[in-house]
Amino acid sequence: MSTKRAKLEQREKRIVVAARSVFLKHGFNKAKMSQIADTAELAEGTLYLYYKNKNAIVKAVVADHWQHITGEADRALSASENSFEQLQALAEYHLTMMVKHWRVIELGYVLYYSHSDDAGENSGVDFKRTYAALFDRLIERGQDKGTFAKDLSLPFLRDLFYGTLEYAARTLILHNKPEDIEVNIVQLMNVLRPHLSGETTAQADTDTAVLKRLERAVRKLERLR
Amino acid sequence: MSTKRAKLEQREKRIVVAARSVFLKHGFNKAKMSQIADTAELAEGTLYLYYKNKNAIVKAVVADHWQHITGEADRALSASENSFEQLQALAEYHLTMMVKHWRVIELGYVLYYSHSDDAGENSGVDFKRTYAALFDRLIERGQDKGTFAKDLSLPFLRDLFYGTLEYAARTLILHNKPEDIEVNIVQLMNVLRPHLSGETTAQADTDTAVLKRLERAVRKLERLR
DNA sequence: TTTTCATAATGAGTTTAACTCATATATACA
DNA sequence: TGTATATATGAGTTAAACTCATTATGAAAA
Repeated sequence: MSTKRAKLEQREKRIVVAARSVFLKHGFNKAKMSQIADTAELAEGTLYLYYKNKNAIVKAVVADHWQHITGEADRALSASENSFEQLQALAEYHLTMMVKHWRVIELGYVLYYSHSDDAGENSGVDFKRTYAALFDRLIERGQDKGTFAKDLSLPFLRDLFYGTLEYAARTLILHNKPEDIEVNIVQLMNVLRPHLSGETTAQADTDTAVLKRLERAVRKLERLR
Repeated sequence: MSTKRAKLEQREKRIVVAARSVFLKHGFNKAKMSQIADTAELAEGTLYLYYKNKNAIVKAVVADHWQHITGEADRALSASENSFEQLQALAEYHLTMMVKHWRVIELGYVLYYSHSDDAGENSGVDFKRTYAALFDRLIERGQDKGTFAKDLSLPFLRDLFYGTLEYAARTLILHNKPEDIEVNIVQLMNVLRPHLSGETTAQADTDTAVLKRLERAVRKLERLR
């Protein structure tokens, strides 16, 4: 029994591996089912015994990638206990990964934007969920430890974090400057640091406090003359 | 002669209008050339006299949208002279537009991720260029006026700005909460403000140093009476 | 007004590639 | 070894983008 199931899973895996190489080489639209079949050394019809259609195959390829990536990112985090350092490590890992595996990320978007009604169960972005959850957990831990402010909006921060990094990845790829990854990370952290530690409002408070205190003192001095 | 050219342009326009409605209703993949032809009241073959292929038609639809959008955004900016207010207005306009016209934005991505070699001249993201340039100009003006710090990285800021807003738009659409647009804008501005005006950690340090020094001086004066 | 010519429109026909299904082969089990 | 069940095959079907030989249109010449 275990042999049978193992055999099936092995063949599924083989299709996914073949599909990835073909998709990466040609992109979704130009990748032909016949090529995938050839690469996997199977007949074209056999593919349809394992996956409903072409979309289902990319979905498997992309899901596989995000799952792998989640494991790696999790390990990258455990290198430090400090929440800021963890955040920086996640940002660094994420941006590096995006630049390196951009073609796979793209496949995910093709899937997402194809609006295939067959999608049914999951719409094709679910893999990202567990991955994105790493960020949420990190922030919440930081809040529990008192490193991060309590009044942060998690959804907004998540959008800021991943949105910025994705656009940064696109820019880096467009200008072919993978060496600028570090620069981007430093800047992102500079933007986030004061916000996360709640300095902004606190800072504004001290500013007005300084001003009021100064005004009082000056008025007193003027009266004394 | 002007009549002839006008007639051709009018027909191009008619195709684009028909195509937009069909694409918006069904999405790129499920939109059929035959439907577009029907809607435009033309034969299918006629479409190909005006546009090379399906991709060329979406490209026209998307280009049309970004051009329109650029005009509107520019007008939204001219309401204020203050750089921070202009930035906020742009963010607000952009996010509102993204949420409202998400389907058109999506069409742009389908085009972008299709990797059609026929793309030739422009890769399909060029429309965005002039639009994104509004942001660059705004920042540079702010720097000239001394409102914004000089040592900002424009590419990074641009990625942060548009990346965050796009992800925020996705989140708003996903949870169907268009009323949260304002909340997102306020938060983005809170993050950007200190960074743009150059209030780095060093700044915060000097602030508290000033406060302490001032407190000492004032106490001394008060003791003197 | 009629003829001519160039330009534009048409839709039946071609092509391509995803997907199906009747048939063939392998595998497990008695 | 024989039979039943599961798995694999690839020729055949289908759908939709795109082509092209034919037809319509409309402006200028006769």
